[in-house]
Amino acid sequence: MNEDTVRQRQPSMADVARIAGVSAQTVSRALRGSPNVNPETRRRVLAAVEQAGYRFNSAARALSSGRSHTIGLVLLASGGYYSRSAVTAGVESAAGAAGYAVSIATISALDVGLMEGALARLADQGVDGLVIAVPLISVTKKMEDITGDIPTVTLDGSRTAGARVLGIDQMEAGRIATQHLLDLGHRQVWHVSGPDEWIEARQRRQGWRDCLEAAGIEAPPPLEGDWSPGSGYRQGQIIAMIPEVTAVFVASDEMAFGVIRALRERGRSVPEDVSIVSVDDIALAAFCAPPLTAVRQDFFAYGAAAVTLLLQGDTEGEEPVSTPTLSVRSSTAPPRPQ
Amino acid sequence: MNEDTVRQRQPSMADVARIAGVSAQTVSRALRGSPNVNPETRRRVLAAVEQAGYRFNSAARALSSGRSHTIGLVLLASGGYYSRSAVTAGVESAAGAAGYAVSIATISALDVGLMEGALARLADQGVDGLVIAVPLISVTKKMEDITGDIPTVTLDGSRTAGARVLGIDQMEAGRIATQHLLDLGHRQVWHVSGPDEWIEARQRRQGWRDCLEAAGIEAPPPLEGDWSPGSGYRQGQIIAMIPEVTAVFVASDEMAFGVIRALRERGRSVPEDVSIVSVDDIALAAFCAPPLTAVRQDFFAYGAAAVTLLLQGDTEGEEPVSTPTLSVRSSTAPPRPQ
DNA sequence: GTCACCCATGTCACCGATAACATACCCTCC
DNA sequence: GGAGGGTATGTTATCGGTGACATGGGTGAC
Repeated sequence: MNEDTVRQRQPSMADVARIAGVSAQTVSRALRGSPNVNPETRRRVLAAVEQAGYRFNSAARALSSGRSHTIGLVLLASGGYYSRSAVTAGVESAAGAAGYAVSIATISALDVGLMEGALARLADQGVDGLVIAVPLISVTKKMEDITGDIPTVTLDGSRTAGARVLGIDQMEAGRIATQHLLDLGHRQVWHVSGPDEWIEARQRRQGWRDCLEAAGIEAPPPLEGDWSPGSGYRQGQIIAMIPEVTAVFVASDEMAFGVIRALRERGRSVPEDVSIVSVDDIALAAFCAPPLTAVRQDFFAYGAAAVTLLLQGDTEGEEPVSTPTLSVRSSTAPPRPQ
Repeated sequence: MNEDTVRQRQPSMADVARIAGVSAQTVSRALRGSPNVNPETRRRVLAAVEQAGYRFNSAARALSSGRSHTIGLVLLASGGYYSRSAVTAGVESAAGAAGYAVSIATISALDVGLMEGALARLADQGVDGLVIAVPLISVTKKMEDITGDIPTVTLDGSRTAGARVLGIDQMEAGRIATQHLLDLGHRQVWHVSGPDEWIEARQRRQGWRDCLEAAGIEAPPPLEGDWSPGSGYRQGQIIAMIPEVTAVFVASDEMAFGVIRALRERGRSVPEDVSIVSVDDIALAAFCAPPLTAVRQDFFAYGAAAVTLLLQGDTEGEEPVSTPTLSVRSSTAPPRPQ
């Protein structure tokens, strides 16, 4: 076995250059689509790439150019499977289209230390940008050091130094849901919110409150869940004990099913006794009993828009990416005539 | 503004070395935990790192060492939100613990071209290992070229050249579910499977078939869905027309809710007329009506195990990571006395 | 005709960590 | 006391692209 056979090294641009009879720099320009390359030369280079079985070395590019062409995505491991998956897919899709890779860092809970660790891990990888898809409770200096250095887009309304915030209008979702119930004739709308640490939850709650206020109704005290069906169930048990409740806006589908279950166990039927609207519109919403009326948001589009915002960098007009829409099903109805 | 102020360059190991009064190589050794470093020297180095605000440059390490300390994860964008999220979290957690980053590539459908693209993208990033969490329908030469070069673990039973396969026992899940129905006294068990391209789906179906065969029962023709609740609904409409059906094993929770909905619309109640078992045990399973009896699998553990297998490399004893367990709820009951 | 400029391409240093090798020192054992 | 071996550290070349600058031929304007 001679050394030619042993040779494990992957072909480099220099090898391609030799085959094509040009310099390595020209290969680099040809591959990056520089305008100043003779079409004929480009053709020869591409043929040589094919022939050599050349594969691009992104570490070398990152080292010499200082840009890794990688975007870091921070996710929360628990809760909101649906939206998380959709955001991830949207980010990856838009990033891939722009020639960027996506590196993820998952945190298991909303903890400052975990968040710092996740950001540090991504920063160590030299990501060119950050998409933060979890709410930042409190922002520490360490976190700001990182988001100050690296362009950052936050996906749920919280802010750090230097971070842009993508305008997802969660308030609008709350407004639409609440207005639907008012339109049906309900005189009061209760609310089961997400955890207070989530900006998302706060915004939906604010939308609900604004909508009631606009109608001249004083909002009842909101009940707080943690996005899980179990927490919805527990809040539902409380709601079931309050006879005057005829309509509830629940901040997520999963919690809504918990609420419905608790109501039914206590003999309150949905939607005859109590109407329920929620937010998310997961695939199951239409198939569980009763089919859920829910506000749908395009999380894939949010993920993609975050990347676009990150890569453009200059667009200041942060218009809403997509507007929430209501899927009306069978969990809402006019209140019983009194 | 003099050049000292302007200086944007991040501190490098050489800077740290200067501060600590050692060579860059010693800094490298100290940071990587080489045993041959004087504890006092290490302390000085760490202090210097702190003082300089040094951040590791992984591109440089990747270039010089040839290893990127990154694992590529291939995911399917559609279907199975829950298991996908859990696998991702498991992979990221185990990888992070071992000092590896995770880079994702999502494909929007089970398409050979998309799969090749995803693998190529990850290969271009120079990942040290691949975790493939989607079933490989057919394996092309291009795909084998990549998985031949890069250590690969496949998470659902399909195989490529050089790829290890993590032993998730999907057949066992099918067996447990079916056996539960037989134990309740059902004489026949029907099956709504996942798409045939998914090894996962095939294995669950095989487990179902084996279990029936062991009981001396001839399996009825399986109905095929696509994991979505809607497809379960359509198959459920067919099942509802077959009076003799008393028990159905559905390959996923989401499809199961579709089946249940269809049955109820046709006047067949669950579990009185028809018992339903499924696989996944998502959080909602316990809160929809009826609470679903389902086989639970620890996808987080699978994801973590895939990484361990990838990084160890030598462990040949591929024992099952965790065994599926049955969560018995209210969608199953003994058949009506005839 | 010549100056200016554009275009296609080449040359070379450099990014920052690490592998490979070299060195200096200390210890132990025959 | 010299050979042998281990430990802590330094020196140098290298990984593979790319930025900055250089080069040389072609074109248009005055």
